[in-house]
Amino acid sequence: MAKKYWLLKSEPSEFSIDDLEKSKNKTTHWDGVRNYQARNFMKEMKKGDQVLFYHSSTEPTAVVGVCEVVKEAYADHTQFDPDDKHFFPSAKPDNPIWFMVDIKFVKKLKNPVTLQKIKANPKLKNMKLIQKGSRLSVMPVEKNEFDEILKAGS
DNA sequence: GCCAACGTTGGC
DNA sequence: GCCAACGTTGGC
Repeated sequence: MAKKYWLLKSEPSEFSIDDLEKSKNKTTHWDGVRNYQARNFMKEMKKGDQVLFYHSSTEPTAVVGVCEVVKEAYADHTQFDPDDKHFFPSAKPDNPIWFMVDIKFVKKLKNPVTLQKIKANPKLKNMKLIQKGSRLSVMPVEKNEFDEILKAGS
């Protein structure tokens, strides 16, 4: 099975690439996804897949680093926790609705690739990230796009 | 802070 | 199953 490529969005005020690097084993579980399409993509993520880490709602918005899938989709425990803001009452432990994966820090890009630069690069014009109205927090990326981002960020 | 673009919810 | 109302995302 060929390696796949993905992009994960996060607001750095919530969880940044630096937070990931500082996490235990430089690894975290990606909880809180509550969008079905994003969830379905997450379920397709395989161990070893490479992931672009994108900072949203900040200045500047940009791809800031790379991480890697180290654990494939499993039940997101926050859906069962009434005290968690991601609590989802209709989800039951024997029938989870939401899932998460574990990702591990790989590297930070020397130069973050800003949304502005992505939009300006003809080779990246098909990225889901810049398609009109795209709000997905988990999305697939083509290999050539992944390589192009890394090149632009080196 | 604004608001366009979406997704979800719930009455009918 | 339709669709209005509402909530959220995220760039600007």
